[in-house]
Amino acid sequence: MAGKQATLDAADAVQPDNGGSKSARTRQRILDAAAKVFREEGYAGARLADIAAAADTKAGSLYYYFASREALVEEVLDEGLDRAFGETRRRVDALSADTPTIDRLATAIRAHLETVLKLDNYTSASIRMLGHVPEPIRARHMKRQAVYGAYWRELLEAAGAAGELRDGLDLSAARMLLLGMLNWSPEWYRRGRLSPEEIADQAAAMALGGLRK
Amino acid sequence: MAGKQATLDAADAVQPDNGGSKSARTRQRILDAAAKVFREEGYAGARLADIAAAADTKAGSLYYYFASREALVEEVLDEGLDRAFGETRRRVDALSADTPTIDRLATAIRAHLETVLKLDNYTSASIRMLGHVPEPIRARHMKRQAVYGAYWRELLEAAGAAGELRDGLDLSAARMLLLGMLNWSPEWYRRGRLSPEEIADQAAAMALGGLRK
DNA sequence: GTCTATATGCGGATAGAC
DNA sequence: GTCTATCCGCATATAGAC
Repeated sequence: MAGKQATLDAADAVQPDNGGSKSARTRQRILDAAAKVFREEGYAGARLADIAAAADTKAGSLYYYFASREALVEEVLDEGLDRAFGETRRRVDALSADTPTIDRLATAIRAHLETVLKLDNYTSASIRMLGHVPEPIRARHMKRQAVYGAYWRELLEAAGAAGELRDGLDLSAARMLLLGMLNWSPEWYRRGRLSPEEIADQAAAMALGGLRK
Repeated sequence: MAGKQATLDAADAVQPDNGGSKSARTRQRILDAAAKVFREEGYAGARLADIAAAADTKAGSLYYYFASREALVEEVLDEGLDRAFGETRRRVDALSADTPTIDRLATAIRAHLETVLKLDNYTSASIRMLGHVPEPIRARHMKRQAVYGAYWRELLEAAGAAGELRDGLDLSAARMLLLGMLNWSPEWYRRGRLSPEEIADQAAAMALGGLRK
């Protein structure tokens, strides 16, 4: 269990089993393994044999569930985006309607970053892989991701319209710099001194301090 | 010249010719091409044939100058770090001795980010590749990079000691979040509306606003 | 020094047994 | 459904001509 090619442990299988059938569960197990290995090894470093081993099966067997390695990549990318977007929107929507726009922004920052830092394999893998994936896959995914980008743009514009942001701020640049601060975190964060929530607090304080009037 | 495999144009050959001998210049041309292709294609996506084409030679010829693909990778990583560190320190050192620590920090932020955004192929390639490179190469490079990390730590600690930073700021987290904001920029920046200097201004203003008391 | 031709190994994908 | 065996293409690396 401390082996180099450890299979998925409880912490990696966070999501529901996605339909009760055995087949659906196996498929899900493979997808979870792919997300884990892609997060750890990156797009090109992850071999099908690694993914199969992490899912406790063999490389040839993957093809019963997925048409190709690229199909696996695309599903992981999509799921990673959906999880980050889903969690962020869920927590923002849970705020009461009269929450100041700046506090909505703070909640979004915490939600996005905590999703990444809690080692959600799909989200981390998605962030790490996107820039290294073949162009057709990247182009397709960027289209989906644009919706999430627009969501952040709206958060910032709302705060701007409410007069809560600094003068001279370029909202497009600020948005990319802010998301960069969050998205780079898989490259350096390791479990340790600070919890995901504590890092998220630091990030929210830093970002808001930099953005607000 | 507008071909898919365009060779290096003037903008890519920024550095000195590094010794007058023809051999040294050829070697440099290959290294420049490698930096360019690694930046564009990422660690795994860059093939020796691509690098050779960009250097206007053939894959087999590279081995006259470099022992292996990995040797090429390591030189690009090292040079990228040296350029970012060199340029940042140079510009900070050029400040007068009585410059407030917070302004030294602002200068460092601008210098690092402008180096990346001006499409310095070595620095961008280094940033993009590091997380995707085989572990031995990565470990070796991280050791070298630790010196640059310490430099940033000192900048932040000096500002903290001078009482210029917010209370409750965790300097380690702040440093990684700040560098993430800068290092993610190769993933999204394209020449266009805002110049590197304008983006750097936005980043410096954002970061300082988030850090200072 | 630079080229072409080729050896080699690896990893994705497929076929077919069970 | 899952396995083993194998095909195949690709990219690094080497050999040797020029």
